[in-house]
Amino acid sequence: MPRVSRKQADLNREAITRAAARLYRERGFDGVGIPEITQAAGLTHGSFYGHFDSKGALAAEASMAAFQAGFARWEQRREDAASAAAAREGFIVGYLSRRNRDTPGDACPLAALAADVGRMPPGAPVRKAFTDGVAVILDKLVSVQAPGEAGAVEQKALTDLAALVGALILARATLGSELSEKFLSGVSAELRTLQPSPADGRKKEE
Amino acid sequence: MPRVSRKQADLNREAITRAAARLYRERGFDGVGIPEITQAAGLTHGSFYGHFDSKGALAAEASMAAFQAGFARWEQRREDAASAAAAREGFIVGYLSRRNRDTPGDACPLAALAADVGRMPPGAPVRKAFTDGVAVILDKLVSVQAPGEAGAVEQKALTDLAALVGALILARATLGSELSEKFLSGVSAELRTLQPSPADGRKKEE
DNA sequence: TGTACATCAGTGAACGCGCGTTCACTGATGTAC
DNA sequence: TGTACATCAGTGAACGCGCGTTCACTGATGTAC
Repeated sequence: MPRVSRKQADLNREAITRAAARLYRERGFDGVGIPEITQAAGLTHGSFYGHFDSKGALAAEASMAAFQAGFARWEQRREDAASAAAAREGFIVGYLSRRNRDTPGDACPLAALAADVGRMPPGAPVRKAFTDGVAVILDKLVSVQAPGEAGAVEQKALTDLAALVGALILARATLGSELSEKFLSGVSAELRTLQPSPADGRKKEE
Repeated sequence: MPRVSRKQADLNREAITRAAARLYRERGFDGVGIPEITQAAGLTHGSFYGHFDSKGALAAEASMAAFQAGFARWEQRREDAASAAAAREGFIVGYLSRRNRDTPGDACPLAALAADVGRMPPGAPVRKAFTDGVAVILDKLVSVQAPGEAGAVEQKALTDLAALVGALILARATLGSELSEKFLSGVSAELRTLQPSPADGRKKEE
């Protein structure tokens, strides 16, 4: 049953990207091969090079897709939040949740893959995707910090991101130990304590 | 030239462990094979299974060796520091240095390999090595926090560790962009600002 | 609208490669006398 | 201390496997008339 409509071919390409975005986050760039990715997309491995130049090109596209999905969820959360501080708090709580820890395939590409990216050669396409993604996330985090001098605000956003990513990675590495829960709840509480939102204050007073 | 003295055999085993500790941190557990590790130790791949049960067993031992080297450096730094706050500050500065970012083979196993460990099956031997290592590092970080209620102090130590590991990982992933330097200097400055050491105060007054 | 044919998305066999692991072999080491 | 021999650390060929990638082929799609 070869040759499929142009529309279906586009859907197939998207299915490969989506399957890769999930499987790479679950197993790492070296932990899953093209046969398995194309199979997860309902195709055979031979169709792969009709859609992508190489495994590296797919890694870059899949990473971008993962970032985009995260941005969309951020925007949704931001719209629903009553204030910047509440948005920051909601993001922290959602990020350091058991759900995020236990379903890496649907969670943050930074926690799942940044360490892999750090080992790639300087020119690897996936590096640009990650650097761009980090820049966008930092912008968003800057926009929800308490007001202050620009440098100080950026510093807090950098620290928020580092602590969130580090905590999720460490919670996954220590899964099965009580430490795992501590990284989620402890870092979540500490980050929120550093910049309490009005909602938080209200809750405490009740 | 087979059969080597018992003493030399022990040295060879140690050389394999040390080469693995460096190469795994540089390339990840999946990024380097037994042929390359044994060759880096001056042996051939065939000698490997005389020393270790499997690649997984080596990963666990190499990880423990990497942690031990880090603990020794910590103790040295702790002894040289005038106070707990100064020790914390020194650790943060050293951890978020360009040297640490650019020589992962000689740096923290958490920044290099915790994401890999997080993907391993629940019973993998390397998981225990990492959980134990994290527990020891947390103890050390707790011991240099400003005094306070036990839960609050642990929370700060967890956040210190998460932010340090996350920042180093993100600095490596964004290498080549200005963001990389920002993760090092921004997170380093922010963590030190949150708990200034007396030495810091003095510097500012000068 | 209907027909003829060129296009090309997907298939599956095949390639070279390096992996983790096994094993028969070698010969210096370490031990028993 | 010297000799004879069993032990065993290291060697290198070999295995089965899955990887990334290529390619001749198939037949439905899309187009030209």
